[in-house]
Amino acid sequence: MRKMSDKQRRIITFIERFLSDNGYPPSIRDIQAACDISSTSVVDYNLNILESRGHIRRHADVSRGIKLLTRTQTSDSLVPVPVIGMIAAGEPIPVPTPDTWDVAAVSETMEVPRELTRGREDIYALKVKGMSMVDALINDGDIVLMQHVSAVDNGEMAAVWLKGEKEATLKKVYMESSRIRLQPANEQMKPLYADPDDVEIQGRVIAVVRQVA
Amino acid sequence: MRKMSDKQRRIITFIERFLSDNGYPPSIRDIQAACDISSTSVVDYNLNILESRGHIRRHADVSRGIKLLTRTQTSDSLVPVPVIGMIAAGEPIPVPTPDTWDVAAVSETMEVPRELTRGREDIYALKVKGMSMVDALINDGDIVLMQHVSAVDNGEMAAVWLKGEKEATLKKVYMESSRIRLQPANEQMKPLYADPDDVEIQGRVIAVVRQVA
DNA sequence: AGTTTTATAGAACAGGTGTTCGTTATGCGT
DNA sequence: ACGCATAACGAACACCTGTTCTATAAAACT
Repeated sequence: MRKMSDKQRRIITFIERFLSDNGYPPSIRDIQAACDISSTSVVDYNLNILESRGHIRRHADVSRGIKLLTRTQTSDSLVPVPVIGMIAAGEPIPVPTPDTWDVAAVSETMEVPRELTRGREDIYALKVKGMSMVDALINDGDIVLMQHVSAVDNGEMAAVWLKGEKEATLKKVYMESSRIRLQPANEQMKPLYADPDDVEIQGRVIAVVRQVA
Repeated sequence: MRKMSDKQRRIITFIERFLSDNGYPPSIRDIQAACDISSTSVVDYNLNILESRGHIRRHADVSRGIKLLTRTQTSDSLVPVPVIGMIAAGEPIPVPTPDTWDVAAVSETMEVPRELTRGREDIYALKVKGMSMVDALINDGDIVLMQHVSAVDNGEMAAVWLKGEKEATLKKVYMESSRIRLQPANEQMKPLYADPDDVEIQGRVIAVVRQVA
């Protein structure tokens, strides 16, 4: 998508506003008047350019036959996610059960764009309590989107339960020869090494959402 | 809104499908053909009824001048936000212009739940490049939702431009007697003090979104 | 300077499209 | 049967609207 001329930008903007105001697209003469263009042929000229660039689609011989393509896909791209609990230092991570999967049965849910979950189904959310995860660049009050898995690939961020320490953290997990390296998301910090028997993968971190103001 | 006749229901259904397929409403003769109606005047007759019942609004003397009113508001729960650039250490934060506000004119946009923006209109997004903001608990690749303001309340997280250092950072801003305290989001870190003449508020941080996997 | 490309102008044409009007059924209560 | 509102019909009209054509100007390129 190459750069549009100023006039073409005005045209697109006007079409969008007109469409949202009136529910149907503008005629060429509507565009001419609103964008202060001298001739209908100039509008036609620029509309053809906009079509060749993929911004709109025109239907020949159809009044107001302009379809906006830049418009982001509609469809219900909001998916509800159950917020099944808190995640805090010294407490195990709440593990989802068949009950908590049911969005209707959970006290709290949030809605996230489908783009974030990438269509995955087994997603739940946890609210972070406390500052114990600053080394994962996760703050108090952040919301962590999790996927319930029992194993992760090397380098993936996971919620791990350290049996010995009775502590849950979010770290990047690397399987090494005889130990597991737990690397904070903040690469400047030192990794932690643990015995494979001591760690339990509780889920994979999908996303972090922090609402500041 | 009283009950529609079978024919009127077919008409509404067709208008909806046609609109979603083509991006513009059907003509009366389109409706006539699709709904198997014998005369254009019959379509006109039923459209008038549908308008008086509040299902549509018609614009006189306008081709395809039909606006669907029953239509659920255009996915109001998801709002498009323009991604107007990067934010990186040593570079000024891209300041939105009237052009970049226009969602259609920007190369990249993202959609976020209205809940995140809380209905505010002047929101834009920046992609974080580099690790220079780890002390704000913001990682490389994170997306920061910003609101374009020139002043913030005490304690709010803001994008500030340090004129002397020629550097942009995200910090909590506290006005003190004769200086400005810039506090990292990570409360364990030491604050930075600056002269009021040296700092320029470029925007307020609304939210941070990090997609990990 | 000459040539091509891009952009603009204005007007006229042809077909799309909403509207109107007289007419005819159809249903419903009296 | 009758009156009346509802619904359907078909054609003609008027104008809305996309398209096309020629001419002109500015910019880019050789």
